[in-house]
Amino acid sequence: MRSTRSRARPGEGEKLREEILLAAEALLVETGSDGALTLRAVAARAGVTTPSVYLHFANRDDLLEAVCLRSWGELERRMREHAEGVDDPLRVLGRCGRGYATFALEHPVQYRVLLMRPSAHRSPGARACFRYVTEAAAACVSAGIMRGRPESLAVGLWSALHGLVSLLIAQPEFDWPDDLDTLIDNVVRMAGFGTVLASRIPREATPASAQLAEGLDALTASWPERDQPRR
Amino acid sequence: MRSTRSRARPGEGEKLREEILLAAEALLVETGSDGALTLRAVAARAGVTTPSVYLHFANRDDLLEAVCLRSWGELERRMREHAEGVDDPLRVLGRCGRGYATFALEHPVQYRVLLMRPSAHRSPGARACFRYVTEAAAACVSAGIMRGRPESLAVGLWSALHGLVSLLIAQPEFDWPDDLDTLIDNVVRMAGFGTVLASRIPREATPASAQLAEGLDALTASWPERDQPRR
DNA sequence: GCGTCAAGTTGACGGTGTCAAGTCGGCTCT
DNA sequence: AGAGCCGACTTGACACCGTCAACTTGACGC
Repeated sequence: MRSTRSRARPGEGEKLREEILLAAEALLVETGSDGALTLRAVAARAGVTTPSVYLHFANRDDLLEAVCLRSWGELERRMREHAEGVDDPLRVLGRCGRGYATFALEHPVQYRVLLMRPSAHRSPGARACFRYVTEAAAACVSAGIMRGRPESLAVGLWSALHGLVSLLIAQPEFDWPDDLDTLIDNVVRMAGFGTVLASRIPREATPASAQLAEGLDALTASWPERDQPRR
Repeated sequence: MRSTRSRARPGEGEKLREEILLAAEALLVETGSDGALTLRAVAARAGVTTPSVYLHFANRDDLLEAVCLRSWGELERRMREHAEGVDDPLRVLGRCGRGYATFALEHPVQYRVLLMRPSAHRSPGARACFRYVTEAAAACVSAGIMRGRPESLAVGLWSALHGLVSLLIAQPEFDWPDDLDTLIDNVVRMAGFGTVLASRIPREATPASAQLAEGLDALTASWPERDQPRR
């Protein structure tokens, strides 16, 4: 197999690693499936023979993980961007949620791989993302809007968003509403408001529906007049 | 390959289908991974040669799906059981959520396969489950506790639960709290209360955190006295 | 110019899903 | 009772996969 690529010079072996990662990512995005990421296809695309991949990656799994791990950093950046300049801590969470969802839908393959590996929690990028959300939840607690351990609150928020985008990615043919942005918005609102409310209703007091509705009627009746941020 | 199994009599070919399904399910449960479900392993376990599987299943995917599809019915039964005898429509949803979560955690492999196939929404069992949740949401709307399309509300609730159990299944090594039941409970409460609250706060009125906190303080202060169902 | 050693290749192995063709054996019909 | 049919299953093969041990190549330092 006379390859197109010219052999790297001693000391520059790392170049191939980068080329393989690029080839693998392109393959992943083009096919939209991690099953198509065969070592042979990746190697061919990088202009190299199959076993050469083993010079830089322990096995196929290692390669797949390396490709996707890069996305964590971008996810965190996306969330920070979305929340930039927002003061209200609850709104910060809302913006993070929307950023999270749009990022996941733009990189469905990477997202799936990332969150399905049992090792995800060990990745520094993942920890950073989770810490960011936890801090945003902590800000809500500090502001008196939520109660409880920020980590627990963050897990709940993360769950809701992860569930939504997982379903959107895995079940594209489901009868989703036309307006995905509104759907995402609804779930973000549900998760945010739900965390606020659930963390404030004592566990022992589970108000019955009628009572809850009655109280919320009184509570929400006055809001449209008092707060119209015209979002 | 002289097999242990004796050849079925004409007209009884369907027997093998059942034996293959049983063997496949056992293999799935024992190994805890759908990757271990190779045609050769399944066939050997059923006491038959590999290509015989093709007499009853189009391919490996088809077999895997057939094995897991059976779980939908059990999931629906589980939710109905949990909600049995409960009147308050919001509590019905809460019970459903807990049933859903425990079922998923008890059948992690099947759950993963079921919800990750793009064809899930076409399965009658899946549609029945979704309809059941939608009806429970519709009951909340009828009772005046929630507002909006029941389907949209159901999607939100489903998302939250699916996200939680997906993370629990896929990231077993994450630093989860010791008490999983409480975690599930928190997410169920978040989803339930969140759907109620978000569906009642008009989209144009997004109360700032301080205002929301103030209103909820007033609202929830009186609850512990008025409702103590000692759950 | 030449040996060295990293960088990359060759060729092979066992395992996988899948298929075309063959074989077996109980049932029916004469 | 024997012939023959046809459904149930097996045989044998193919292409592809991840992976590894052994081999070759070629740029650099001396």
